[in-house]
Amino acid sequence: MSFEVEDRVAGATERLLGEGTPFTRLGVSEIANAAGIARSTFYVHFADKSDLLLRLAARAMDDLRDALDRWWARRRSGDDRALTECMLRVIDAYRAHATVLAAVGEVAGYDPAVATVWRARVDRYARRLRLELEEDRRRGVIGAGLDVEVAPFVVTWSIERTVAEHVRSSSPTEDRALARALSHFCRSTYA
Amino acid sequence: MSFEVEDRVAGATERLLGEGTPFTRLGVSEIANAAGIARSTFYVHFADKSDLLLRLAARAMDDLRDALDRWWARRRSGDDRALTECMLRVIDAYRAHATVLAAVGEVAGYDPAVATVWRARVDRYARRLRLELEEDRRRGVIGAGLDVEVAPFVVTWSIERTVAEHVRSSSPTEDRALARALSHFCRSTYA
DNA sequence: TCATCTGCAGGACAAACTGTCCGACATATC
DNA sequence: GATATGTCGGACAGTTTGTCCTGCAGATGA
Repeated sequence: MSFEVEDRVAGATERLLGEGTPFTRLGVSEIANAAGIARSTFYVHFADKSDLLLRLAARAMDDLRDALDRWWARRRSGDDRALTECMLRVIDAYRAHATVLAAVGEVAGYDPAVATVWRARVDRYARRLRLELEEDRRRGVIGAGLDVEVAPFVVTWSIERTVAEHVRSSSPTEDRALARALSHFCRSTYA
Repeated sequence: MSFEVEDRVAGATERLLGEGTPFTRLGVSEIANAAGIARSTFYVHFADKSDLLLRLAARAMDDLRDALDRWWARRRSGDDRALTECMLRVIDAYRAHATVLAAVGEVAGYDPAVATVWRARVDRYARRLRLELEEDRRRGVIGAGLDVEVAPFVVTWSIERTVAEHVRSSSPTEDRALARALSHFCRSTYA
């Protein structure tokens, strides 16, 4: 039950993902080989390739949650610059775990276990945002045209996909432009 | 070279997808069996499972493009009701081809060929929208805070993912609420 | 009527991968 | 020195993929 092996497997997997191979096309042999262990040993520590992915994903999703929390905390402050800055942190968090998060989105497409965990996560983000919006509405700082039920769903999935696709295809140089655009869109929620 | 076989395969595949099996977990045997042909015959008509998917996707993506075109055409009219109505048509188009479009998004995660075609499509939608926005800017009907380069990217991927996730998880009863929310978000682009 | 051609059925095949299992071995621990 | 732990290396059955080949049936043409 040495943690060392699990860490080596995690590291090797992230490295392989970083080289551009999609998680789906990664064989257990390949992973075990890169980690310097026997294939049979992999199954001692992980039930499955999905099991491995979910353990990799835990940290990444927590980091993402923290970044989003900071963004929401600033949301009401009204300071556009601070908001953009926090959105940049979200993009940074995504970029730091880009390969793993991409793999989660990838596997969630066909693996029920991963799909359940991933959707539950995003749903939790959305529910959090909804609570904030409901309080905003009580305070009267929200326009009447906004659907407090549907908006969190739209905002959450929009941010997720937009940032994911951006990180995959664009360089960090352009992160700020995306952060501004996203802040602008979310800001206009209050119009 | 009978078209009949290809149509039967297409129909069978869509039926199987409709039953909830992800495209990835669908075997060629299963498809051929459902279509009433021999497995070897499948390979006479399709190079690959991805080949089959791309042919299925062609129609779906064209329908989606048409619906989006109608939406953009109304975009400037300023009539909120008409805009929402056109967004509903987009959701309808997505719903009509929900299984195939979900499969495309799914397979694009790990299959380079499908990924290329899919991203090229979405990119084409985004470029179209960008041309419209640039004209709007020339006309001066757009706020200065909007980034005409990044906004189309954000809007296109946001609509794609939001509608996809909504169609997968919600009943048509709630389509109108989503259409209103999306219209609201895009409308605020002009603020 | 007979010969030919086309397209599909059906199955064999090698290659790859998955998850399980087992014996061998080295290293600690008592 | 005996025992327990964890890894190795390989065997194994089961599945899927893509290719190939034989045989058959129906259509086409002489």
